[in-house]
Amino acid sequence: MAIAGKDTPRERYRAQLRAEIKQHAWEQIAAAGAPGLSLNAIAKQMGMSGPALYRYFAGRDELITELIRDAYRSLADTIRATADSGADLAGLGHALRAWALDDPQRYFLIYGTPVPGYHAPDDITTIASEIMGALLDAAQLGDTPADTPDDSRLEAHLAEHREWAAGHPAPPSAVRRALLFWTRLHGVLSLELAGQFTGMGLDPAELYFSELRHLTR
Amino acid sequence: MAIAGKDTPRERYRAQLRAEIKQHAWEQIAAAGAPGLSLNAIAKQMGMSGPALYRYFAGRDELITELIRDAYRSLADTIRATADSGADLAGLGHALRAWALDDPQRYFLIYGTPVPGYHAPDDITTIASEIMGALLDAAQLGDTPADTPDDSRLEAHLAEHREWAAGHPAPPSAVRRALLFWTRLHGVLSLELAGQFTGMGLDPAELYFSELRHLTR
DNA sequence: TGCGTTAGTTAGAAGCTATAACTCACCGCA
DNA sequence: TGCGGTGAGTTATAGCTTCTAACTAACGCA
Repeated sequence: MAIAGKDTPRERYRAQLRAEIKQHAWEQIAAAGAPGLSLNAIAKQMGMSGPALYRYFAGRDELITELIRDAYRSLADTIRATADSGADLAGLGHALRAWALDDPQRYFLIYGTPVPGYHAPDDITTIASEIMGALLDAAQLGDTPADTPDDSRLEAHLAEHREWAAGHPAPPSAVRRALLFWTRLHGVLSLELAGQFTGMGLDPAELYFSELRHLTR
Repeated sequence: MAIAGKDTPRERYRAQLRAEIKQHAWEQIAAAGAPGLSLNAIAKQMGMSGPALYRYFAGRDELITELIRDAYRSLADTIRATADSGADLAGLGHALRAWALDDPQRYFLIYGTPVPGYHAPDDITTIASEIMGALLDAAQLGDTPADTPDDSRLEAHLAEHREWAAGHPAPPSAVRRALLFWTRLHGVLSLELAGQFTGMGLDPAELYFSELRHLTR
């Protein structure tokens, strides 16, 4: 019977083919972005014809959702592994940038333009808060940031609304630092990946590391 | 003959219909994002059938390019008008946020996930540098930012690579302030518009205005 | 009034997602 | 060893998309 078993040869074949489909999907997304993903083209690449893929994914949306989940998972693992290896916030910043540059479209799948109708499943927000947790851990360890002056209004707001931190014991100043880490690095990084700095002649890495220095000094 | 004339009734009708097409296109984009834009659906909405639109736009890409151009134009006009009314950097920050919230998909059309193959025409980068110019003007006027400590490495880099500023006489510190204004506010704003803060319970406006206070204090 | 330009039409090719119906091979089990 | 069920992959089809080609009709200018 093997109700939840995954050891039957069919299950293993199925899992392997699903992975192969996702592999081709990633290549298409890297080449032409998420809207350029075509189930038909993937099937043709794999030597099988069209509707066969619907045995493995309910449709284009489910495939993309799965890819988003994998992207979150990959980022969370990267951040967590970097943190576990003893890195501080600066190290996390470097890891984040390397991860993003490794596959810009994967970054945009997470933090890019959202599709208006789409709602992320619950487990994705779980992974997202796992990332936030790792950031909070690291933001708590460093010494207090010297360059960011007090902002009593923001810190009061953060002290009130911290249910999202899921009981994380970080003080408001660390919460603030983690949020700034997120928003400021995303600001530089997303503009760089979108190519908004090309033609301006300046090096996006300089901007990014300058922000990172401010956050971790 | 009226080689470049625009006063013939046909020309006026043509311009009006082009505007009407773009109007419907904006509604579709606001509802379902750029990938949800369909020439066919627009034609159906306007009571005419499919290929008629190709009299007015060479194709979907040209229509989207035109919309991007209009979005840049709209943002540049908003920024410039706000600056001309005597606003400082803080005022520009408020104007930017209001403009973005007015139509998030229009913001994403400019600063969102890029389509890998797409290359913006020259006049668009001209408008983009016009926006940057207005920012530089405002960044130059305020007093020196107290909260951003010196970053000699970044300022040296900015002093070297300033050909993009098109001969703008702003000193490196103002250039740096304008860049921070852009990247930091975009960081918060794009995450807010993408809905990344929903479910966290905190108010994105507090984050945005906190960053703005740091930039303009 | 007549002629040329242009708007809008239908038809059709090529691509896409997705469903339905069918065939065939494999796997477990008696 | 053979039989039956499960599931993989096929073709056909509907309906959507962009976009081209060919045709008609109307409009405006001389």
